[in-house]
Amino acid sequence: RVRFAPSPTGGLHIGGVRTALFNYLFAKKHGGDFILRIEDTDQSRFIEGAESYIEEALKWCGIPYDEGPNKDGGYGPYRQSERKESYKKYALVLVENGHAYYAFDSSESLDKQRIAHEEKGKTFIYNAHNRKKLSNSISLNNEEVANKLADNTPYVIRFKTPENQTIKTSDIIRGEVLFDSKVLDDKVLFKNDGMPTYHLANVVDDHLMEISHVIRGEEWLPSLALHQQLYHAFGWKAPEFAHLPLIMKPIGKGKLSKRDGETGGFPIFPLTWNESKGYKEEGYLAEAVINFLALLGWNPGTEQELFSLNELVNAFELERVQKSGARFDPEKTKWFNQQYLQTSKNERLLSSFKLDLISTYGKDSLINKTDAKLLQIIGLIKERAVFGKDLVTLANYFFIAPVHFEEKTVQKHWKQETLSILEGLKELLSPLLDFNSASIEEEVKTYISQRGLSFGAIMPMLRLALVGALSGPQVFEIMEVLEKEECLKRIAHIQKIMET
RNA sequence: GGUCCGUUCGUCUAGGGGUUAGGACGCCAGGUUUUCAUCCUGGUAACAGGGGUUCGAUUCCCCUACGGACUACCA
Repeated sequence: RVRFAPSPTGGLHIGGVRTALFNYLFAKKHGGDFILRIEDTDQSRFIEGAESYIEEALKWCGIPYDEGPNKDGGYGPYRQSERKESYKKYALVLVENGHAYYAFDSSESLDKQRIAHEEKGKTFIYNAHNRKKLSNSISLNNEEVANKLADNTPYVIRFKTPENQTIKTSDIIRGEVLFDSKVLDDKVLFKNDGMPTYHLANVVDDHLMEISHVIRGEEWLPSLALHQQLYHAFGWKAPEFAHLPLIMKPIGKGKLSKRDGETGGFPIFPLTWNESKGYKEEGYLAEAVINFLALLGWNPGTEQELFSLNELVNAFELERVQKSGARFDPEKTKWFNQQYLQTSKNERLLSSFKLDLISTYGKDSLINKTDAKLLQIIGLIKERAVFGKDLVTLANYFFIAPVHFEEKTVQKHWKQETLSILEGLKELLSPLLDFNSASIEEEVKTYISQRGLSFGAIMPMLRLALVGALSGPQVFEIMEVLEKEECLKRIAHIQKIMET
């Protein structure tokens, strides 16, 4: 049993998706369950819509959860705000068994302490060394504590970190990690607003939900010592831990942040979040995003690069997860998308192609364009596309006849005799009844050999007349799609332009 | 500052005491294609530095440098 436990403080970005993915892969590989838990213990940071965003993002990515909000598996509720009542009970258990204590210091007074220490070049930590000088149930006598509690003096509950102890932890990816309890502080477990902190809620819930493996970002590694001790203090068996390397900025220093998408011009969210365009909306295929993400910080040890989700499940091993951070590479994401676009069925691209056509060229652009014809167009241009949305641009000449022709191209290829060659071509094609690429090609070839021409004398200008540029798929294929009447019209048009 | 984690081509990475240090993206060149793109072939480019251990170190150990995370009544 593994869990993905985001807090709904904003859109789930690509780093979070990867954490979810690795949890999912690990669970499925071992026939386990993947649980979504919403960690909303900080009411002040709650963002409307963030939770449903997370659910929709996971859905789009194709990594469904087995248990979560609105999907009870017998361990609910799955929102920490709805489990609020139980946390205090557990905090008090620790107070009673001597592993935690009440602390009455205001955050303002502690801030002052921190600043004062900093000015002297020291670091203030709330630990065994300092706690006797502060206001808490260790420094005060029982009566004073009872009075403060009776007066409703605001308090927090802090973990009583053991003195002078080496805490041995272990991580599946990194092996044994040692911490000296001297440098640890007495973390707040229970806040004065009646909510637990991450540390308490996390440990309690992971235990109650019978989580077997905690797979999370490397930013949690420094907290591992605390968490380990918390399990110990409760007398619970701790799950196994794996801390994933962070995803770093494509350029510059530090970990990937939401800002980098804007400055780097690539999506950072799976789905659009506020102003920030998502992978989905930018035309990426979910399979491509997942494939790319899987290979960021993990590798199968083989030379395979393209993986379906099922193949990832089979190949995945936490032991093969990288230790160091991985720089995010938008270019490689594009390459993956291109790979997946090529293998995806034209039918699957049809509906968005149609919508794009309407918004780009207007409703009328679909007149006379049957689905069969649109699929034919997709088939012709797809191999040039990286994104589904590229199709509209690549297909422009199927919908709009070229009007202008680039001066340079014309100068290079337009010869004196071109005009008459095109005229002959028109005469040749107009009686043609079965206007398909094969028959057109046959006719044109015959025409060329009869008049003793070279391909170069005719093809570039024919292409230019039809496409408006020297690019695109096979000329004869284009002609078939355009149909006879339109082809003749376009040839006539370029003739007219060149005459003047 | 302190604590912890890390360091193989520009990037993602394989490898591991003796290798021509492999692959992918990118970039460059050639070929195929009447054009473009695709595709194919080839090229480019890396073991952070210094000490050990060893017959031999990129691989093991130590130090340094650099990078990263954490250091909240946020997660």
